[in-house]
Amino acid sequence: MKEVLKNIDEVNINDFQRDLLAWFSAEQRDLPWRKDRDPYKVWVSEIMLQQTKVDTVIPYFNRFIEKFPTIEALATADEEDVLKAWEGLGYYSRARNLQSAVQEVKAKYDGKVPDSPKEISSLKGVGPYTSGAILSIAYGIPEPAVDGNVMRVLSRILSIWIDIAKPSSRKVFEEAVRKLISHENPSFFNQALMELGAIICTPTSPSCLLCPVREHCHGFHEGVQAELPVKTKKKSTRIVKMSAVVLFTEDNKVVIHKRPEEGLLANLWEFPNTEVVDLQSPRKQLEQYIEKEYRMKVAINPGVITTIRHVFSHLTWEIEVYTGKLLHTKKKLPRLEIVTDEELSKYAFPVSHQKIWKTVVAEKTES
DNA sequence: TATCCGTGGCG
DNA sequence: TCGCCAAGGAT
Repeated sequence: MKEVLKNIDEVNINDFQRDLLAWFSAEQRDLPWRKDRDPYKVWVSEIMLQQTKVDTVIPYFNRFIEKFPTIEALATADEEDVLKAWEGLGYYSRARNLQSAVQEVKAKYDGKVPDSPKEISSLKGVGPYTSGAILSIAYGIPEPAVDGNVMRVLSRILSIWIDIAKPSSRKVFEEAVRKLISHENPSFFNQALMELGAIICTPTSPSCLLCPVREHCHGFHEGVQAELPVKTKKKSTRIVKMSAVVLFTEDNKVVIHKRPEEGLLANLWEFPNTEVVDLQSPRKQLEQYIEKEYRMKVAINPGVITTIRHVFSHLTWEIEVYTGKLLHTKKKLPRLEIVTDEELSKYAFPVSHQKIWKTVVAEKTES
């Protein structure tokens, strides 16, 4: 720890803070979660921003806050509605953990977001980064908030050559932030490091000539800014072949299924589908799967409508899409619904299944 | 520690 | 087309 941070003692901390904060005060983007310091809104924004770009989050944040303006509103909402508001944003456990944590805040902390590291870190979905972000931004408490931006920026400024892909690296950067952070304005300091990483000190080809803290940057002075940070690559993803079918009833309703409570796309809705094992007759395999699992008699039309690729961070689905008819079903099973196309809009679907529906609708209107 | 967990954009 | 990348957390 001492050796990797050897350059930190050469940084003029007062000047560094001054230059960084002056830049952020002048250049910070006008973002919807920066309009006030409501801890709830800061919290929502930080959860949404996990592994997600600012431009993607903005419309989701605005809609979410409009629909669930307060802790009370989110705590008492239906999970279905929360997931619908999250639809398309990804990492859906974030939404369920957030609502669960908000309910805990309502019950345990009288509806006030706690302001101690220990209490706030114990909330579902709140890890070291989010904890520090909320404490510093909403409460002005000088805690580090180390995300990918901060690790990249500080690895360059301090010329730190450890692998930022390793979980153990984060504590090195937390240690650095604890030494560098402004106690007068920890909120702006943390946000400024992230803003710098997002706008100037970008992953490839950083704009050093525009950088407000270039003068303090060891990586720049050594000419190695483009080689930092050190980040090992992750393994490539595996491909899984899937088949899916949009089943219509006589009166033009469709069959949908709610995914399991845990795992991939948990609690989202989908069209009946299964992994293709029988490469010779995937259609028959899908029919048999549906008859067995859903207790339905179905007739799947021959011929694949389209093939949809759904790329996740750790695997890829290749989905062959069919249409078909629901011939008979005995009784209503849990997590299974037969709905009109209008009612479909109330249910949250993963992006791939939204595409399935759009393609099938386009196909139908043609004929 | 390594893997799981989404999605869209970009070079 | 493809790999990489983004304000991470849970297990």
